[in-house]
This record gives sequence, C-alpha cells and structure tokens, in this order.
Amino acid sequence: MVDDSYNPHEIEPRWQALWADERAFSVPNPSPGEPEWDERSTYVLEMLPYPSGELHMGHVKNYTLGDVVAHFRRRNGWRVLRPMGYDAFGLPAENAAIKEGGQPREITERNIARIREQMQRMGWAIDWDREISTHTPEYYRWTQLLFLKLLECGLAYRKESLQNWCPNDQTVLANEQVVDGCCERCGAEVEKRSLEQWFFRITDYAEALLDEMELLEHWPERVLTMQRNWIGRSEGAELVFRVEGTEIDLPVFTTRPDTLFGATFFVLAPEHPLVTELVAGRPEEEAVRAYVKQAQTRSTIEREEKAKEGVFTGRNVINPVNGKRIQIWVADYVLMEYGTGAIMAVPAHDERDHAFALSHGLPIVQVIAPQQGEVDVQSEAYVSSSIDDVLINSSEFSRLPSPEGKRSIINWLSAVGLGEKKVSYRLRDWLISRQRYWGCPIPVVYCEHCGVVPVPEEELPVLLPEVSDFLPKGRSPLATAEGWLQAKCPSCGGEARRETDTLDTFVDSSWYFIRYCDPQNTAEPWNREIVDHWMPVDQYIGGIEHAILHLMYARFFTKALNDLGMVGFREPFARLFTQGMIHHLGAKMSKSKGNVVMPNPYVERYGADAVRLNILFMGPADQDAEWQDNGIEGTSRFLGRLWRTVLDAAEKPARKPKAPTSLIRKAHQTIAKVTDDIDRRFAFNTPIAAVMELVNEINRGPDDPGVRFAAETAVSLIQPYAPHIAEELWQRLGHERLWCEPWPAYDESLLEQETFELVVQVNGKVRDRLLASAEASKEELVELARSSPRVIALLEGRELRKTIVVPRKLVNLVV
RNA sequence: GCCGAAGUGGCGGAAUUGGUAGACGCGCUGGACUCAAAAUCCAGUGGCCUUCGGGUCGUGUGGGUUCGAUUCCCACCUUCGGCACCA
Repeated sequence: MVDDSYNPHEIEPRWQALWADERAFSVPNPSPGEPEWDERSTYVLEMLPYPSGELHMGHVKNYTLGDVVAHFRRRNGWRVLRPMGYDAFGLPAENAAIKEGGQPREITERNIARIREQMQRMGWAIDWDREISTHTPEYYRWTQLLFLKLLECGLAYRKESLQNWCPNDQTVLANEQVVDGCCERCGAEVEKRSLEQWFFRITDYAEALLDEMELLEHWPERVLTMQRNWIGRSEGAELVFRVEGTEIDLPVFTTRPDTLFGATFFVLAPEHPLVTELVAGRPEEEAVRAYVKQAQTRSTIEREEKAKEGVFTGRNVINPVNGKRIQIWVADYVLMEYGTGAIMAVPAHDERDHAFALSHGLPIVQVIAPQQGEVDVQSEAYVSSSIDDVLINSSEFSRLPSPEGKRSIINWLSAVGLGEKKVSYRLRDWLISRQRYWGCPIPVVYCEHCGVVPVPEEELPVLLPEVSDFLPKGRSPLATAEGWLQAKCPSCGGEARRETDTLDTFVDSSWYFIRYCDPQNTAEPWNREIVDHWMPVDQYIGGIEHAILHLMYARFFTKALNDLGMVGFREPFARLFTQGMIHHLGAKMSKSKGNVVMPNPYVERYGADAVRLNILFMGPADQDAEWQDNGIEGTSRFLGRLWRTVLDAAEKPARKPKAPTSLIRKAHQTIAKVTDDIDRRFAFNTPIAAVMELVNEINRGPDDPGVRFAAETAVSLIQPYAPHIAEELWQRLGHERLWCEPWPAYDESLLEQETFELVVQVNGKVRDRLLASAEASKEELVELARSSPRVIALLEGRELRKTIVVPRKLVNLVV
C-alpha cells in the first residue's frame, strides 16, 4: 500500500511551483479605458520588511494576515493588488559591512534573495511581478525626485538647530526616533548638537493630520490617540513682554492667558538667541554664560531628572496687562524647541514654575480660585482649570469665570497689539538628513556662488557611489568619495560639492505603496490614473510599533503629494489593522535578547501551512502573543486529521442529499461564522476553531449523507489559512484550483438546527436542559419546561410570578 | 501625573445584541491498537461537597441595575501600552 499520509514537504513545493508558473496572484494593470477598470478592485497591503536576511515570526503573522484577507477578497470576486518589496536602505547592512567587510549593497542583496526565498516557501499569494526594493536606483531615483518636488514648494528646507545626536550611530535622529532620551535603534543616550540639517515641514500639516483623521474610519482608536498625543495640539495665546528699558519684545506662548496677573517672573531657555544680548556687559553676564554652557552639556535625561536650576539675568520685563516689572531668569526647564523658548512663569498655577519659585525665593500670587473651598498656593500649585474656577487679584478681570477670563484677556491684549490667540504643537519638523552611507543620496549640490542648488530632474538619479570605509566619524562616509563629491553647479556651471548626507529611510517607505501601483514606470514615479485607481490602500496591516513614525510620515507625504496634484487622495491607508507583537520567553523578540523565533525550523518540520495556521490560531491578531512550541503540534495534528477526514469523505458519493442533514446545517453555520469573522469582525483565530469543530463533527457522524459536502466546505474555508493542503485536498475531491473558486455561500434557512437544547432556569439558575423543536412556540416551550420533573419539584408549593422566554434559547421561571 | 487597553481553568484563548461560562487547541488522566514504541483513535478533565441523583462556589476586588451580568453602571486593585519640564 502506498503511504498516503499528510506530507507537507511534498505538496507545498509542488503547489508553490504551480502558482509561480501560472503567475496565479499577479494582477496586471489594465490599460486606461479598458472595461476591467470598472471591476471591483481592492488593494491589500502589509508593511514591507527590512531585509535582515531571516524571516521572523512577526513577519509570518503580518503576511499571513494579509494573505487571509487577500485570498478571502479574491474569492469574493475582487481583483486584489497584493505586492511585496524591501525597505532595503538602513543601518544594519552598513554596520554589518563595518564589522564583517563587504559592501552594504552586496550584503543587502544577498539578504533580499534569502528573505524572498523564505517568503515564497511560506506560500503567500503575492504579485511578485511588482516587487520593488528601495535601495535600487530605479526606486530611489524617484525618492530623489519627490524630495526635489518638496524642495520646490518649500516643504523641504535646511536650518541650523539643536538636534538629537546619537553618539553610537554617529548620526542625527528625528524626534520620533528618540525614546526616553535614548536612540530608538541602539539605545545610546542621545545628545544635543547644533547642526545645519535638512527638514520636511511636517508641522505645516499638523492641522490636516488631525482633522483628516475623519477619513480614517477603520483605524484603531489607540493609533489615532498616539498620533494625537504626538502632534500635541494646544490652544492658547501668544503674548508679548517688553524688556524693561529696551525696545526688545519677548513673545511667550501660554495656554493659560487667564493667569497673566499671576506671572511673577519670566524664564528664557538657555539656548534662547537673546540671552547673550540681554546680559552683555552686565554684572550677571559671567554667571549666565557659565550656566548656559553647563546646560548645553547636559543630556535630555539629566535635564529632566535634576531639580530646577537657573540664574537671574539682572533684567526685567513688563507684564503687558498691569505694567508690573518681573525678573527674567534663564533656566533649562524651558525648552527652546517648544513655543517661543520663553515663558511667563505663574508659580501659583503651574507645578514647574512653583518648584522654581520655591527654590529661588520668587513670589507666588494666586489669581485663580475654585468656586468653593480654599487652596493654599504657597505650598502647592493649583493647576486645575475647571470651568467653575474664577479669576481673582486680576483687576477688572476679577470674578470672571476662567474660560471667559481667557477670552477677555486675549481680546484686551489684541486690542492693544500685545497678544493674540495662538495654537501650538508639540510636533516638530521632520529631520531627514543622516550622516550615514547606506541611504538615498540627497540630490542637491553646494555651489560657492549659487549656494544650495537642486540637481536637475533629468540628471537623476544621483547614484550612491561605492566607498571603502563606512566607519562613522560624525560626517557621512560619502564625504570620502572624492570623484563623486565634485560636481558642476547646474546653475552657473562652476565648481560645486555634492550633499554628503543621505535621507532618513523613513522617506523611502513614505511612498512605496504608491510605487507598487506602477512599479516598472521609467518615465515618471507613477501614472496618476493607475494610482488613483488602486489607492488608497483598502486594508493596511502592520505592527503597532509603527503607530507614529511610519504611519504619520506616510500620511504627511500623501497630503503633500495631493497638494502638489500628483495624487487624487488625501490619506494613503483607508483601513488599518495593527497586529500585536510576538513575544518569546516573556519578552519582545530581539536580537540582543537572543529570543528571536524564526519560522524556518518549524517549516522544515511541520510545513508552511501548519506555521501559518498556528500563528493565527494563537489568539486575537491585534494582541501580543507568546510563541510556544507545543502550539504548533496541535495545529499540525489538526491538518493531519483534516487530511484523513477529507480523504475518507472523498470515497463517499458526490451527490448531495435532498433533505438537509445535521452535518449540512453545521457546514452552513460554519460558512456563516467564518465569513462574518474574517469580513466584519477581523477575527482570525475563531474561524480556525470553527473549521476544527466542523471536522470533529464530520468524524462524529461519518455516515451522515452530508459528509462530502461538509468536507468540501471545511477545505474551502481553510484555504486562506492553509492554501497548500487545501488545494491538494480540493483536487483529490475531484475539483481543481480552489484559489479561483468562489467563496462558499450559506443558506440562511439552514443556520439553525431542527432541534435545540432548551435551558430551563428557575429564578435565573439553570435547573434542566431539554431537547426542543426549533419551531416550538413560546407557549409550547413553557409547557415543556414545566413538564420537567426537576422543575415540578422546585415549583411545588410556590407561586409562579413571572415567565421569561427567549426563543431558541431558554425559559426562566420566577417564583 | 494624564490618556488608552486588558484581567476568564494548569496554559493559549471562546462566549458577536444582557440569555447554557470555559467553544477550539495545548497539557494532563484512563483506555484501544502494538511484542513494544511512535502515530492514531475513544473517554474524561474549573474548584469544593456528594448518598453519584445532584448540590454549591466560580470570569481581578467591592458594590449596583436586572428574572438573568464575563457582557451594562459606580468605586478600587493589578498588568501592559502611549504621552510627559510641551508652558
């Protein structure tokens, strides 16, 4: 007898080869005007991987989720765009080149080849004809072009400012890449350095990034909340304080203009440009300079941990509302990056100002009082801004409720030209320069005569030259590429130097989803008609760790491109699903902890279908989950059971019984459950359980005439999860090509069994369970319940007060 | 400190609209098959009590609403995530 047991190692490569041969999942773009444009089409996308060379379980979860959605939609009659590519620039390859030698490009391309092979071994239904990689000149040529477009409209600019510097990676970092004062990538404590760098003016889009969240109906609320927090919009006012005895005006931002009468001192950030001028030639000059110098050497973490320090400048400002003079201090609890780098300090109503006032003996004046009760602002700041609070000690504004006080004071100040309403954001412009090699060259040159000159579009791409030394030295390794460095100024033809910094890799991934729509276009980054057809992405799937960084940058890019007329939509991702992370040994998987789980050994042992099934069976996909080795034993065992059950059923006659059997009803219920879970609920673990139940049911009643239909249903429903075994079994059931087969439909009338277990409660407690007909009327159910001997015993001698009947479920008798 | 999510058997989890708590899977126990093992199949599996009929407790804790609460309301505890010297 031939061994016909389930052997994934035989069937999986066979089907994968067939899919590749037939380009089963390729979806070409129709030519404009073709009728196919009218067909239902959808774009399912997962975040593209960084090609580290080895697929890990996080990727498996991500792409299997996308696979289930894509298969499901295709079988429901949609043309599904489902591409794949590589976010191939970035530090790991460069660091590997430093450590082990070789070129980052070679290392990256070797890794891409490996990860591609592993992805294909997982059997994901991807349109491989659209594959892209961000490190290729064919791609980054257009990244450069987009940079030039943003430069042209003023959204890209250079400025000198205080920046986050990672001493380990020897490069600047965007604000978003600093976590708890440390480098998000390597964990080194971030320093502040003043440097001239390239930025994208994302702050211009702060309002749009908030307002247009309306277009993101299907985004998880927590992602939106994180982005809202990050953007940090606050409403308030900008007020102007005049430095006493000068013409110098110092604006401040405050969210509490109603506390203006309580401003008892004034504070400048150490980096504030006017500090030097204010103290020049004064007795305090030396002390202030010393303090500023000391503050600069402190890391963000140190600044936050220590007690509030500062120095008096010897200068005063005039409070615009009452003409009072108050002292100007310099203290590093005021940040240059936020607001105007200067504050009016109201110690009675701000904790930080309060702490500072206490340690430096500055006055504390209460100007806000709760409607009821007393507060002692000398011992503790009263920071509440309840709408019931009223202003006190505020001249003609006293007694006004707080919100009205805010309005009145702003109105008064704007009437005299000393203040106005203002909205401030926590969001900073996106720092995009990196002093590293393995990234997209920034296409500008520096000319002695003409300054910063963009490289003309027709000269793109500015190719990344090969260099031999990648060791970070605080400037880009590109500065050592002598021949490459020199260029002609496109404007005057004179000597020019190329920009040696490269772009943050988040720039590369801020538009890749558009390029997928038209990946081979060599004339332009994309054809707008094609892009507008596919975009926005209907379902985007990726890790929650990108809630702010990638997702906000991509949103910004899309809005900017829309304003430039290059795309016809405002948001890139209509729906977003964020998967939870896979943990192992109680912690996030990470190389440094050595707890990264790779799918490969499991694929070799159990096959890709078992791995795919297991990763989604572990629990709700949006939650974190712990990888456990014995789980896959279970799913693999299930596939073996499915295999035997279906092969047995394949022996049974193919004709369908006339009357619906219990197994046929069960099959219809399972179709309804799986369809609803995938489509509406976005639940991916419970459909697997439902199919398992169906298979168990088949094994319990192998003589039911509906067995073959039930088996076919099980195979068809499990196909998005385990496509190889499903194809194989489908074929053995006498069909072909399940992946093109329509998704099974269910018959509404078969969703209920003919009989059900009636739960009989007395006073809300379950006392009996009886078999009842699904058609029984309420009265019949009550009668049935009351006929139960156990119920009769309980009701004896008691008065029935109330009867509750839930059709097809229960009867509750209240006595 | 502020905002958000979550707490259910030995474990991962299910219960979708307030209606049988623990589906499905793992693990464990017993049995079948086998010379034996693996694989597979069958049965059992929340705690306590039990005269083996059943009783009783049970979804983080304490209250409340309801005939009935894992589900709704209030307070609290714990864990995780985000933000945090942002004026």
